Amino acid sequence: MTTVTLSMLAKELKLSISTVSKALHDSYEISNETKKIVLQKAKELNYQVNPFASGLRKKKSKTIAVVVPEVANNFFSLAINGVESIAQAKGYHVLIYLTHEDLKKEITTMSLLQNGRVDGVLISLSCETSDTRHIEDLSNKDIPLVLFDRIAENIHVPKVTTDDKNSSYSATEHLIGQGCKRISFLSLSDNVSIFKKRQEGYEEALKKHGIKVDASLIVHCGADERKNTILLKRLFSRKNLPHAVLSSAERLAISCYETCNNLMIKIPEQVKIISFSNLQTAALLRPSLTTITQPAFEIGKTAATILFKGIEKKHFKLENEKIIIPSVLIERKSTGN
Amino acid sequence: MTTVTLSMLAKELKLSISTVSKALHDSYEISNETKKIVLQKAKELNYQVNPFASGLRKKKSKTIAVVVPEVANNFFSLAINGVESIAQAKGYHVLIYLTHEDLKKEITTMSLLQNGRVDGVLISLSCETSDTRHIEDLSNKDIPLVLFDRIAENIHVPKVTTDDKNSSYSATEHLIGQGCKRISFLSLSDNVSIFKKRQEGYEEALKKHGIKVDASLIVHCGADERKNTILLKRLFSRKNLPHAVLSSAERLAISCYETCNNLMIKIPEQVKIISFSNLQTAALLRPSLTTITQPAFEIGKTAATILFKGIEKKHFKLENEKIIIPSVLIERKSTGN
DNA sequence: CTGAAAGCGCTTACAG
DNA sequence: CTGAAAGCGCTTACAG
Repeated sequence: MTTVTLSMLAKELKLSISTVSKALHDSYEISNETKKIVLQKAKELNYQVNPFASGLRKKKSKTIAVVVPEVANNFFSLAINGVESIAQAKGYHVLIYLTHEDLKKEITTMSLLQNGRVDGVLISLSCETSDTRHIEDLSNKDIPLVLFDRIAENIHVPKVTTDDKNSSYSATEHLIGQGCKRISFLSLSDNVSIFKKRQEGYEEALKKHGIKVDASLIVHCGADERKNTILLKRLFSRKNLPHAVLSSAERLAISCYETCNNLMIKIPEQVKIISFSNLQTAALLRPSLTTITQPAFEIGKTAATILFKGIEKKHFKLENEKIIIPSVLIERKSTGN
Repeated sequence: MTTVTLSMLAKELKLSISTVSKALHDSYEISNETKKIVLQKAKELNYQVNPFASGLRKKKSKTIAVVVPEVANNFFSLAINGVESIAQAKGYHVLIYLTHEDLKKEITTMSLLQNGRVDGVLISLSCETSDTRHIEDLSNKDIPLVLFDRIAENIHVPKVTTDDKNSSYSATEHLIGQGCKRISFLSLSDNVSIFKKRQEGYEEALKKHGIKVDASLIVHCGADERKNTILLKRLFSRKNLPHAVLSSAERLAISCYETCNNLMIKIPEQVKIISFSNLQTAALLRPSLTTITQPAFEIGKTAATILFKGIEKKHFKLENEKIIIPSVLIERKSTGN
């Protein structure tokens, strides 16, 4: 099988390569008649432009990268969906990179993307990421970059996120309203902005209601599921159980359910649980899970839309703007009385 | 910001472009000393090979495509995870395309991939796909292609799937063992092999146990969630409720739970439910969901491994082999007594 | 309106 | 061991 090239097409048509190329691009320089026969022949031979040749020549890849910590996660799958919907509409291709919450992989990936493979990058940081030089290096290379969800405040690029502090504040108030005082906060990271914001919202709500922040109720989980399980087991084995848990990550909420089930702790009677989550089955769990549901698809879509602004207007430096799309608190039985 | 090219590197080093290129590729033609200084300079200037230039020259993209119906689905996210793990290890990049169960998008995507953008393709068919010429066209272009999970038997490429017929047979027997006779089978598609296989297994188990196949208990759902809901509502509003439902797709099981909840139908007392599913929360649902859990990650990994065999050995035509990785039936309360 | 030619940044067969 | 040169398949400024 031979792939058909411009020169083959030109030979068949007894035209020059340049004429054929221009005709295919609907250039004003070419007569309508020529365009017609070129287009027809191209279709007949199923000509497809070689993306490497045109990419090299035009210094455009027509490709963006999405870098996320994991894909087996409802938030990120929905966000990828949002990104893909925009990319597909724009005729762009989407490369996906998983960091598995591993800073090293994130750094490697960023360096892979420096050489023109992509026209832009969307990234949600790993929970290990505190030093963000590898991100800045990339954005300094004139490659448009947009941070979404797991952002870092100090990087001067556009950011799309949800109202983490606010919704965490509301979630905490909701728990307080249900009579909880000893509220445990589960974090995935100290570095990444959204987890900090969520913790801030939690602490502010406590203070507002005259509850002292108890450091022993703030549990720092991480990428390692086994370690998390041990931490949660310890939390739920205390004599003085927390009244409630505010989980800043979906999978930690699932682990809480599992641990409580194992330890025969009743939700919501003994412990109430609320979580940031995009779980499709939140309403079907035993008990149904009260969630702060993030606009995952919208975040992905918006981040991609901004990225394309940066890609399409060359030399248009994306501003250090921050777009916040609110989350929704959905009360269910895991925080009921 | 200027990207550093081979020629810049060569000029800095006062060497020829060819020497520098060979040195970077650790060619036996180059002295160790030269290699050392080239490597050092390359590192210093942060030289990265331009993938479009080398891709054009070598006719290799170092990229594979994964084409799936959706990503917000546990099976596909896990499978993508598996694919990515292999691709990352091989130094390949992964393009992702979502067909959203839409045949037209699948066809468009296949034609996008014909022009050398990728070295190989992994695809799981949309539930609308019955005519598979667009798939065959691609594989006829000498682009290695592997089908996974949602396969079609007639295409002569490697296929990786699970033991759909067997596990559906076992699932049906399990339901029969629980005293069910009127068992409803929920399908997503008539065309795609796995759904046919699952239906076959279901019908064979019924026959084996002397139960007549009742066409009114076989419900053909599709991509449209709203239509599915209507179909399920109708199913569960019958005077003579089915004793059980065997769902061939995870999201149909979720819809069943939702519909039953709305109609105040008790699972498993009034209807038992079993589903092909990779839901992380299956054990936490009310009631916990009996599943046929597919080896999603393994399927992705295996499909990618076979694909790379085809990519690495040029002119090695991948065989029309079929690899079957078994699923596991996990009994939970949704099929209990 | 059409075409010849340069060049994008590499790799590699070949010469020396 | 090093380098000059061809060429991968395009696009585009320029000439006519």
